Amino acid sequence: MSKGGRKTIKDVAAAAGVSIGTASRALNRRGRVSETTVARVTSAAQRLGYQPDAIAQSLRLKSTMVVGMLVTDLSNPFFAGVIRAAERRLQESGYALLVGNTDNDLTREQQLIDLFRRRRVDGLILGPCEAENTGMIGDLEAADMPVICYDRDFDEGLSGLHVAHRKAAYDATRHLLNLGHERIALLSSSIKLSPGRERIAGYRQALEERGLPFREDLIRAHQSSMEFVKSEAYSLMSIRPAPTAFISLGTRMLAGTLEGLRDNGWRVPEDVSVLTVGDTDLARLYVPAISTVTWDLNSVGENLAELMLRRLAPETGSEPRRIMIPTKLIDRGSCARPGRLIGD
Amino acid sequence: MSKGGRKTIKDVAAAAGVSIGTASRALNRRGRVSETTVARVTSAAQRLGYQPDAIAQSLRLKSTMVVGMLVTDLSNPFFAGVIRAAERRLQESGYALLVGNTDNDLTREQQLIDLFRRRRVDGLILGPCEAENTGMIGDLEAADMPVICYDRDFDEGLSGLHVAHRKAAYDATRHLLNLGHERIALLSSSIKLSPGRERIAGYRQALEERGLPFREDLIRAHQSSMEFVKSEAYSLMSIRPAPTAFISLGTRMLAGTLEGLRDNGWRVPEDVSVLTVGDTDLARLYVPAISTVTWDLNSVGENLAELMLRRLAPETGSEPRRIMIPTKLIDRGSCARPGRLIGD
DNA sequence: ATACGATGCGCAAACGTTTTTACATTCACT
DNA sequence: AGTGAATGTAAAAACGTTTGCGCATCGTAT
Repeated sequence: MSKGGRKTIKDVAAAAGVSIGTASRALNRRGRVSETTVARVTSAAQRLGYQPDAIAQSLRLKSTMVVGMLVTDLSNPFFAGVIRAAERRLQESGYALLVGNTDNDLTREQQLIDLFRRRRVDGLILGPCEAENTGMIGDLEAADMPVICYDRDFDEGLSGLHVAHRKAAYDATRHLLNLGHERIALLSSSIKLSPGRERIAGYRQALEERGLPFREDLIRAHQSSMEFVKSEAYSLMSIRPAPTAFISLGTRMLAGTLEGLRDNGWRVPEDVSVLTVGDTDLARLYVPAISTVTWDLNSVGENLAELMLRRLAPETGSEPRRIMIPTKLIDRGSCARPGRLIGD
Repeated sequence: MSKGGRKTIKDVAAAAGVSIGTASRALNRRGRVSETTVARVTSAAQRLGYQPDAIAQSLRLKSTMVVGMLVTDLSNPFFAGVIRAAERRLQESGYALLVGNTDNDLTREQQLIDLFRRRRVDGLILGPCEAENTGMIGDLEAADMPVICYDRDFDEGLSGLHVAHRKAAYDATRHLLNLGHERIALLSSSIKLSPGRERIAGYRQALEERGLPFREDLIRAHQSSMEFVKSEAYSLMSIRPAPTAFISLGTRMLAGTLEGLRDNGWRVPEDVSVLTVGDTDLARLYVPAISTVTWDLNSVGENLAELMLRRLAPETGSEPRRIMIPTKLIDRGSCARPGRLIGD
């Protein structure tokens, strides 16, 4: 036995009375080995508790069986759910998932990508990040690093997945328009990220179909708004004539929005209708329950994993694929016809 | 240049006109190298965009600079926050964090541990898991795998971290006792996990200090209760005389508890007081806002990382340490003196 | 009996590093 | 000028695998 207590294939070979190469072939049932030696070797391996060293295998086989994934914030429940599902699916196929947080910072993203390349991950799943650089992705693919994009712009010829944020925002806006709202405030995630851009596009489209003006002053979609939702909500509330509905389209934005409304004494839905994104506990149990447009995080994770696995096993046909995850609107008590006018 | 586009140290050495070994020493500023060759080599490396291969380094150096972490569910916000903080701290020291989900299943936990060992992680952070087996942890340490435990039983001589769940439950219970409650229902995470056991112990201690009986029928702490909180709440509500307060001590239990209460028309806090764990959006914004006992996830993650780093750098003194993370009670509108009696 | 394909196995190279050892050169000092 | 130490470099071993190649051995067919 080698020192350190860890058994190597050398120990197994010695115990089985064969050469290292034969032991390897026996364990992997590869090449020409007799059944009797296979039995001897596997039993020796069993007895010694031998586990092949993944590092050495990676070096030799040029494959680490690890895929990396970059998100802005692992503790964001939207990402956490996706990661969980993706990890499960990948693990079924023998891959591990290494996650990195970019904090929505471009430099950090690049650092992590470099780090992951050094670590020789077999593939990379890239979540949204500010100022997305589609060229960089092309470079990665050119350097033989499979990339799957998630809610992020990417060029033709690559595979990726988008949640239908545009349709979601479109549906949400239309829903409120149908109830008779005409001044609809929009709190959205940053315009620097694909989901933010898509949401605003959907919102705009719904308005324009009704011949209503697209008013910049009714929109808040800065980088910073994540932390300052409440004050953004305040500033929207001070517009006159006041908006009669709020669409709150960011992960942790609903809480700030509701706080802002409550602090000013606006009642939901009598004074203002509210619509949000994601079916959180807060949305379900708030009084009134908040209407929301939502989608299946599990499906996102599984599809991302599936896309990656397809890219990693080229024989399954590797023409690039784009997947669009549908959203659905759940209507609850927080949306109603516009009521009394506020502040006039 | 080697084929495949990836530059190796061989390429750098060739470009700098030195041997491989010298190139290595120059890049790592290790051993005897002249300043002029250091300059030549580093500039060549720069020019070629050389990045050392972490896999080859790991094989040679017997260190992967990866630490593994096992939790029951990555998408549980309590864990996600901890993971995020731990990852950040570890990354500062050059380590990556590989996370695995046990789904609170013992077999899966063992599989993942084996997997991580094959992958040669440098250390392992173990979160709670059912039927914790402290012997297994000793075996790992004996096989030279540093282990840090988190909210999980472990033997003397090891390092680990606990959140003060017992104190938290004790404080919560006392708070309600002080308001005059005598029948306090407890919904807790499973008794198979350390946090669940601790919580029940704290609850019991507070009762006994007041000379009140510890009634099993007021407690729900099964494995299954996570998914069926609502029906568990129903069954607690049917006890006569009815409990006048609910302590809901599980990650995603507050929503189910509130739903159950609301469905039966029990008002908070007029008919029943509610106290929960974790400062979630739901707790803060529910009407009334829910009192809660909470702690700092960031601190948990950072301390876990710190403990691990200390174990990994033995020179810093490696006597085992136990860290206890304090909790604090935030009182809000959901707790009041017991009111009218229900169901009598 | 000779030739020949098939079969099982050992040997050695390779993956990309780091580190040890040994050798050659320079420099200072007697 | 000759010895010693100090210095810089090249060569080679090692980490634990997988795999191509060659060499026996054996059975079968000519």
